[in-house]
Order: sequence, then C-alpha cells, then structure tokens
Amino acid sequence: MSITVRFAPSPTGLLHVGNARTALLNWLFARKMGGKFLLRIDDTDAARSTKAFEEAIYRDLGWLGLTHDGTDRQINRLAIYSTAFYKLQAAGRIYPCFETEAELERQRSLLAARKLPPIYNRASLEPANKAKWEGEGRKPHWRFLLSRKKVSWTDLVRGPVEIDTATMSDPVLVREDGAFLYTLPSVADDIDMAISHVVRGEDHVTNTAAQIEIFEALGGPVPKFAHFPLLVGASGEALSKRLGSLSLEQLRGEGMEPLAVASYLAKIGTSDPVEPRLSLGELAAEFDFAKIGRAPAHFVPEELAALNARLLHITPYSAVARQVPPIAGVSGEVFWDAIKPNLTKLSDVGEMARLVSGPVVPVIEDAGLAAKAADLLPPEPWDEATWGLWTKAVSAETGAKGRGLFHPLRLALTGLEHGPELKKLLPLIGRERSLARLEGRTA
RNA sequence: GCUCCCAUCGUCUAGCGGUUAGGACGCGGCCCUCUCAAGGCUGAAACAGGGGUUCGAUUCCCCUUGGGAGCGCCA
Repeated sequence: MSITVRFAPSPTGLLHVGNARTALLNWLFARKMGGKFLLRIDDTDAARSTKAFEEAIYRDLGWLGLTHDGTDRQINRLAIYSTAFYKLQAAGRIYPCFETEAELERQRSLLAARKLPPIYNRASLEPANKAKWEGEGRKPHWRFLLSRKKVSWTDLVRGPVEIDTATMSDPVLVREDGAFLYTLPSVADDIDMAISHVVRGEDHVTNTAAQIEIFEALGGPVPKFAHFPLLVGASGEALSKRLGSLSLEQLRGEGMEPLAVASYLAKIGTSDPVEPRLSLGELAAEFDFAKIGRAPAHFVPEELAALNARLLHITPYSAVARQVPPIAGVSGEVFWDAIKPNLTKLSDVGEMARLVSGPVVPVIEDAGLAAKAADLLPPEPWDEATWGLWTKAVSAETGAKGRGLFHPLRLALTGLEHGPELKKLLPLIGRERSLARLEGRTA
C-alpha cells in the first residue's frame, strides 16, 4: 500500500507551533515510510484567506525543511467538490436547511438552558417547515444527513475509537451563499489525492466520525487516521491563547534553528528523550505513532531555547560553514570549534567574531600587570599551548596567580567577564591585537 | 450543560498484577577549569484522592477531583 499524507493549512493566519507539529509529523511519517507528503492550501473561506498568509506558509515550511511532493489550492478544485456534492445528493445524504444563523443560535441557547447538547433538530427535514420556509423565499444551506449510528475506527495513536453520530449535528456542507465549507472539500480531496493516512490533532476526532460517513457515502476508500494530542502551554493552558508569540515567524526571529524547532516538536509528548537531532532524516527514522502519548504535550519556549543551544553545541562546522566564514586569517572551522560551546543562538557568532577581530574596548583592571604581560607576549606563531606558557611566564614575573592573574587578562583581551576559553581564543586574536588591547588600545 | 479523551518525579515519559517504579530534560553536589559555558561523575525528586476486584494493585473496574478536546453557514 502506498503512503500519501497531506498537510492542509488555511491561509488565514501565520503557522504556529501546533500547525508546524502537524506538518512535521505528517512529513516525518511520509519520509519514514517512503511515502508522499502533499501540501494543500485549504482556502475555501475566501473572506479570511489571504495571499500573504499563503506565501508565509510556503516560507515557514521551507524554513523548517519540510519539502512537499505536490501542492494545490482548494480554490482550484471546486469542480471536484461539486461532483462530490451531487453524488451525496443522489445518495439521499444531503438536505436543504432554511434556518437563519440567528435562529440556529437561538435554538442552541434554548437547548443549553435545558442542559441539553446543542444538536441540530433537523427541523428543515419536516415537509411542512420546508414548504413554509421555501414559500418565504429563503435560500437554503445544505447539510449532510448523519446516520445516527456509531462510527468506529482504529486510530494509530488513540487505538479503537467509537463515536456516536447521534451526538452530533448534521454538518453543514454548503453555505447559503454557495461556498463549500471545510468538511466536504477535505474528504473529496483526500479521495482524489489518494490520501492513505490522515494525521492531525485530536481536535478533529469528531470531525473524523462525520467524514468517515462521507467517505463511505462517496464510495471512496476510508484512509487510516492518527489523532495526536494537542500542545498546551507551560502551565497547561490551551496554546491558542498565546498563538501570536508562538508563530514560526516569531521563533525564527528569536534565532531558533529550524532543526531545534523540529527536534522539539517531534519529541515532546513522545516516549523519546527530548534531544536535538542534526537532520530531519534522523527524526524520521525515529518516528513512530506508538511513541506518541495520549496526554497533551507541554510546549515550553525556554525548553526550546535550551534545546537550540544544545543543538548548536553538537553542530559540526560543515553545517554552518556558510554562516561562519574564515576570520582573522584562521579557518572558520577553528573559530567555530573555539566558540561553539558558548553559543545560545547562531546569531551570537557575530559577537564572538568581534572578540577575535575587534573592535574590542579593553578593560584595564591592573595596569602594571597588563604592561608586564604585554612585554612577555611570545613571538608568533601561536597555538593552544601559547596561553599556558605565556600566563605561566606572567605569573613568574608578577607573582600574580589564579583569579588575580587571569581575570585582568580576560578583561584586557576581550573587555568581558565571561567568554570562550582564552586558550582557544588567544591564537585567534593574534599578537598584534593582543598587544594593543593589553596596552589599553581598542583593537 | 452534553459527548469523547487523559492522569507516574517540576517537565516528557517507561511500566502492560508481584520492579530497589527505569530513562531523558531541568535542578543540587563533586570533578575539570582563568570566567561563563561545554564535558565527566553523582544526588534529590513521582504512582491525584476514595472505593472495589485480587493472595497481591502504579497496573483491572467504579466514583471524586484535576486537565485536554469537541458540540459553528471556522478549519
């Protein structure tokens, strides 16, 4: 059986971490199984969909590295939905409804007041009502007639699931203005695109029950389903409340590496340890629906940031060669290996580079010691042993040792209290700049 | 309100009737060390509560509590 999955976002907003996780899980599954990953822009809601958001989806997915094997927009596929609509109509599974939105709203509050579930009462199915409302010249919207039986499937993450469609309203498929709503296009496309697995958040489980009935009514094969738990914030609050701060765009702006985001989203809520991976391929190889837990996973930005740092610490130079060019006459690789353990974000590289090639405004804490140290600077070439030899000589000459020796030197050479190991940094700074800084000159 | 799902260290989880309840992240300590990191070693830390079933419950059942989701002419 060939595997095809899809990610079907609506271009009505920026991709947030929840969306990204859906996309990623689909992609990883497809990659692992050697299947296809399709990108479908669900833009049937013309009023809310925008070109800018659509472009953002491509940009964000590209940033994450989630390549697709095909893409389309639902707005291009309306003929398919019409065909499906007529097929359902011919099967007697579609009926026109005439209630206004206000009337439906009132019905729901009436039911709520009686502590009853807000399920549509099928009033438009009554011939008398239908005749009356049609007589008033009302334009219909169209609902799918649910079986009111139990629908069951074996969910790849939740196991056996059973939903009684008698507990749901018949879904509206077509609006009064003729526009298709999400439900039918989704199923029609899944059939047309031969989607084998629908992988999405558990907010869709009840949709799935209705959609399975539509798949069956359409005579299409019913795909396998996997509904994973949603993401919640650090204290368990629903993530939707703070979506703005958790868009991929935001994370990118904060300097998070795409692989850090992918590693984090792929691992939280699973039985695997949350560790960085150097490639999406590794994440794909480790992907398994069985590893996904059934409780909501906590998305904690601070943990992501920590994972980002850990990713950088294990990142080989080859992966960042483009962003880390040779500096001050030494190879980018030597520089990278010297400063990488101190990185939190890749953008910190610029600041690290400044420590090497300047300008550094030295802080002279002990002028006498700095002067002696400058005199004792050995001739080049320098290597990692230079620091030890030099500081030993300075110590012998001045009697300074420990913090009293090293702290003034670090301040003079870098202007900072903390930083990468001077053993590694000193040869990169070189004799000329070291001398200048020890003499208190910006270099 | 109704329906569905969930409940093990702070966090993510392993466990599938008898375990010293394991791992990872984080946290503490030690080592290394010129600093901060990184790295190595090590330590503290959990079965939400109450009933059952059973010789025996973290594990199975029920209730309570807590959390998540759905109940749209959104997706």
